[in-house]
Amino acid sequence: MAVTAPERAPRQDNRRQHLLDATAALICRNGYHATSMREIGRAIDMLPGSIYYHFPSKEELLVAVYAEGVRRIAECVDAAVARSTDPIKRLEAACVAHLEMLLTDSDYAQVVVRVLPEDATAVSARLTALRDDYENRFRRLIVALVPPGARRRYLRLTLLGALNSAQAWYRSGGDSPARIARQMLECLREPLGVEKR
Amino acid sequence: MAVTAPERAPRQDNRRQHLLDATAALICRNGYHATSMREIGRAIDMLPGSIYYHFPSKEELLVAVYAEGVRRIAECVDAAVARSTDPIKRLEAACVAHLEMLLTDSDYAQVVVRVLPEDATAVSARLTALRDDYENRFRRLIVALVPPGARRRYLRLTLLGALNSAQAWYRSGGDSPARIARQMLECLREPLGVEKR
Amino acid sequence: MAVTAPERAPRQDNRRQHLLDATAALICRNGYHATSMREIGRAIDMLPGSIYYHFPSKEELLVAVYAEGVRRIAECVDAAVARSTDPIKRLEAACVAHLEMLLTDSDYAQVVVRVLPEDATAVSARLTALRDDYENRFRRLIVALVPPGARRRYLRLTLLGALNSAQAWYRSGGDSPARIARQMLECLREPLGVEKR
Amino acid sequence: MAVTAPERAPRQDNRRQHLLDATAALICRNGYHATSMREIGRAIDMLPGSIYYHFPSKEELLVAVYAEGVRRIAECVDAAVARSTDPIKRLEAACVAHLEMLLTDSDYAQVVVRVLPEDATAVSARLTALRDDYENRFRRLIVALVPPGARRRYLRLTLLGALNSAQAWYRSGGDSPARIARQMLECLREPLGVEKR
DNA sequence: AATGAATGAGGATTCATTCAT
DNA sequence: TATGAATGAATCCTCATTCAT
Repeated sequence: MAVTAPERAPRQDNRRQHLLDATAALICRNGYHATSMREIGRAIDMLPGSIYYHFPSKEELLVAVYAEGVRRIAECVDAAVARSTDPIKRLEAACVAHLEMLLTDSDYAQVVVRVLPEDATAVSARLTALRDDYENRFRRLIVALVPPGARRRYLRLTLLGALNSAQAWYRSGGDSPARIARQMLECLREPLGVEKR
Repeated sequence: MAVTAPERAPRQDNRRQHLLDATAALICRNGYHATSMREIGRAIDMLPGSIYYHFPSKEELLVAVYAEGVRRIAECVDAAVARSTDPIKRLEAACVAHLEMLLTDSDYAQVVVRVLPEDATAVSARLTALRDDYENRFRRLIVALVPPGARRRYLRLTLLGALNSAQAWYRSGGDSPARIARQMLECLREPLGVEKR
Repeated sequence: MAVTAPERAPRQDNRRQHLLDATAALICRNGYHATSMREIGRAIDMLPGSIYYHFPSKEELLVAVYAEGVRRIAECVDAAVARSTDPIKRLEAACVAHLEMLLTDSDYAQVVVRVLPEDATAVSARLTALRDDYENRFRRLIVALVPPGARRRYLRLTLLGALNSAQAWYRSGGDSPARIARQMLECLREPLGVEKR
Repeated sequence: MAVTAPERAPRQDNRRQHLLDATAALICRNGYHATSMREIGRAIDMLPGSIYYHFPSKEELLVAVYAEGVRRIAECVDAAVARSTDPIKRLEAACVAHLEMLLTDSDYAQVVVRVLPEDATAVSARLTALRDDYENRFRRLIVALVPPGARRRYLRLTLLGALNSAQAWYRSGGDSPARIARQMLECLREPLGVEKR
């Protein structure tokens, strides 16, 4: 942590932050293609042309949101994981944090799962890289838990695929994200080498 | 095989089928919003306006493709399931058939997984109903295998979430869809109550 | 009245009549440009292309409806006029008949007033001729009533303009068409040379 | 005259005014439905899409033209009326001004009479309100002239109906708008309570 | 007497983007 | 740090019409 608090973000960053927030909200709700620059502008009372002062294209705006999404969910997962040294508790904490961000805490995180890199051809490689970077956390958490073998890969894919799919059917009022995460993990406890509780 | 092939398929059905095929191919590759009527028309040398002779709107065209996708994948899964009476074999067959359709055999099936019902507001309820109808097969297969309890629901969601997620990362040349399906199922064998092979 | 009932109209005429009726209804409600061939077809369960068996173009269809409109309103006005020999009674009868057709009795008649000849460039001259032919009745009725002079022309134009304008504001439930016609005529009674009743 | 002509009229107002002028001209000549955004754009060398920078829809564009039409004809009529205190002279001045605007001076005014509010469903109430507001002037002029009674209403409707109908048959070269207006008013002079001149 | 299938132009409108100010 | 004004292409869709069957 910095000893001296940095000077307050200049007004610009405020607008930029607004812009990113609105974009995240709209894309997470409607998807990338169904979100227009006009709509984003309208959401923050900025003319569509003005957005181009901040970002050179819609695709770059998406990259910024996507990167921020990865940053936020990663930060949250990292913090959760750090609270324990038990590999299984660490994985569980990761899953819970992941799903909480995905389902209730962060439009940004939701964008990361909802948008397919191919939705924005010109920047798809960068989106893929960002996502891979994030998902490597789960690779490492599983490596720490499961002995070598082909199974590791499928455990990760199954786990992440299952968790992310919750975005499509989750409705608030039912099971909490944390419970969903734990239930799904429970489904995989045996190959993960975890004793039944 | 018929001795005499009448071969007088009405021109209409041909064009309509072409139209559906092209739509399935484009939507499965690019998504609903990124696929335009122009593009669909271009793919089959039909003017965009002419498409409206066959379907009253882009959304209805999507419904037709989606319904055909459900029909095809369901038919294939049903046939696979019918070949056995052992509940676990039946589930495995379903997963394999599901993933083969999804990853290599059918643009139509891929549309069912790729398109979110909310992508087409006016018909989203119908898309949801179609999808639910299909997924009920898995509900029943799991019911036949797992004793009552909350776990059933999460097993189904985990399984389908995991399988469907393969669409995002599958590349031909790696593991086959059948192997992927079996590996994922294997990850869940314990809660499914299956003996290790 | 015919002594022998004529044989029933052949099926064709039935359809043709339906077509004209539907066209009259739609054009009188929505205007010529806002009425499409599709809509007309839909109203009588006939494909738009099939309309072209009966009429070579939308404009010719309009001419047919317009001519029928003139025929009907003229017939009705003529019959009303014939019932009296008193010039003022004859004019009054004409106005009442005109307005009853225009406001409540006939979609066809309404088309004659609602459609401007220039709405259908290719046939505008014919529409104008048809309308002039009809309006000449009023010319003659006024000639029979008012001594020569420029006034005759303006009396006719004022009278017809006033009567026809009722189409824009008439609502059933208020004054009857007959009363409206008589009231308007009353406004002109002095220059028409009529003694106050 | 100003010594220094700044002449820096903002480009915006020019274009917007052009747009309104062209729209008024086209709609007054061809009607609302027969006038396309393309055509309007072509008339002022503006792309059809660019029109939407100024107005959010064709219907709103119509409202703007219609409102300006009411404004102009009302202004003109008000000025004419203000020149006298004699009720009959005031009404005559109103009729003359009305018809001059309608027949020769203003495309905008012509739109007000030519377009039916129902032509633009979404805004028809606003068009009706605008027109009513204008026509109330005639109501008041007649109230000042004629003693109470049902006749007032029909006098107004007859007068306005007659005047407006001139739009359909007026051709330059014949009687002037002013003469037409006076002749029509003359037709109503007795019930208006005016002594024969 | 009509249909099925299409055409090609045009309908209103929205898109991401640009650029002088 | 934006805005005002526009562009040009594209959006979905509808138009009147055609014509083989």
